[in-house]
Amino acid sequence: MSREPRARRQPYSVDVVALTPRDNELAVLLERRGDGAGRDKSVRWVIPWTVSKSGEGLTELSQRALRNSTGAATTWTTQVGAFSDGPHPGGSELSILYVALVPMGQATVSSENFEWFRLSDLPALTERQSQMLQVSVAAVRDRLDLYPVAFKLLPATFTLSELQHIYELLLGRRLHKASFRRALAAAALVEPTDEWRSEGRGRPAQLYSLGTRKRRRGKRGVRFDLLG
Amino acid sequence: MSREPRARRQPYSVDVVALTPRDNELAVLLERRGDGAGRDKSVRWVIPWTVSKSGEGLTELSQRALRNSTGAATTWTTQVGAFSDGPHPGGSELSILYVALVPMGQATVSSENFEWFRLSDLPALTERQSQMLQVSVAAVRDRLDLYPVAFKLLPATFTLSELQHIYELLLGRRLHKASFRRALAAAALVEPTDEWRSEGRGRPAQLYSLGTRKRRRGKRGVRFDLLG
DNA sequence: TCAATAGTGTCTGTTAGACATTATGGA
DNA sequence: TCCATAATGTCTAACAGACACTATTGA
Repeated sequence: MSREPRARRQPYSVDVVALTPRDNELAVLLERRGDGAGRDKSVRWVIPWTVSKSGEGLTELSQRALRNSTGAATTWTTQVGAFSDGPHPGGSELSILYVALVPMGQATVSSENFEWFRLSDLPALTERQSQMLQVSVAAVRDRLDLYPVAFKLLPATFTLSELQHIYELLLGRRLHKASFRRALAAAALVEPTDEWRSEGRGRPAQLYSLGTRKRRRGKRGVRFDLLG
Repeated sequence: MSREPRARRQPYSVDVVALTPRDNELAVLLERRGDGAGRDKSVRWVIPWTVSKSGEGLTELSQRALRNSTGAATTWTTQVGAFSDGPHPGGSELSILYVALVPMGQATVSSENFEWFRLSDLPALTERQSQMLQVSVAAVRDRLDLYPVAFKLLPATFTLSELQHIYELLLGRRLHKASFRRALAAAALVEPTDEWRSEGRGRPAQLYSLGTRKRRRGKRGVRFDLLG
């Protein structure tokens, strides 16, 4: 990399879409654009990113981007893909995109340059950034049944109603309470703790944690839940 | 595939894992390593790749890599991700990985430098290449219920038994014939043609094609088919 | 007490898997 | 004819969704 001339154009950047539950939907962490350098003055918010400095790996880069934007502790991240369409605020050709899931209630910001936006209330974004955000959310959604991503949006212990709300939020539809719990029990996914939480009126809810038991993929029939 | 001089470190390459069904399992297209320039002389096969020339997009790059390796017509490709661990045969820091699915019976090679290998009978690969291959296969497998990837491994018309074999190959387990067909019918995924095919003994099978009807995602309950 | 939420038991229609049966060709 | 494969009907156990009900707290 250092053999290349000091180009105006970075070869690639690592961009991080951080998501957290907020007001019954997802919220994304955006960075205020410092100057008016961009051609499109109306775009004032961008997806946080970093560029490689000295042989850092992609994972380290994504972690650094996260540390710079949320002050929060390490959160779960996974790579989404590489994007090249449209301009990037940092001038990079390629955006290597990571999505990070921040547990409910831990969505902080490191400075005033960062802010969380609900997906239904987004500021204007460039084409590439908008596409990256959309693909990030889809990636999380589509892995919902395969990977325990819903749990990454919750603290270590949670109530089953909270867990169901996360699933409903990600799936975009209501779920049946009894069925949801039966499926959870069948998969031995969660383990009860001996704590309860009382919130406002109503019976207190028992707190659960993600189970530690080895689960194996059920030998269930094939479903053709194709999109489109 | 005209390569940059080896001394120059490419910022990134586009690598393509082409997969096709072969002998009841998947096979991958590899390129013979031309010279003995690598440190590890035992590695003689690599995943085909290209490097950017003049502002080509990622998709175009992957298509070019494919055209260079299989002489075949355009096949279905999708991006898998970006990899940076370990050395790359072309010296690139980053590998942007695409997976291409080549229909059964169309797995040709463009020259003697390329060869198809069954996954159970692979030659030695570098760490990054081995990882990329593994992730590619997993990506196809994991999207099986969401995207019609199985059909990309078949010609335009096929028998239901062939389709089931592809699913079994990808899932790594046997499926129930009647259930498989019921699920297909329920999803209105395939449409019968008026052709039949007789192969060896036994009753001839009707040929089907992928249906054109709009399918929407069923409002089915949540499954927790978590891995590991 | 009422209101609100947690958690569970029961019923029913649907579906996955097992099994059996028919259909249709080749050896 | 026997054999192999396609295609389909029937039965049953499991499960998803609906509904009702109990449980437990705060107002």
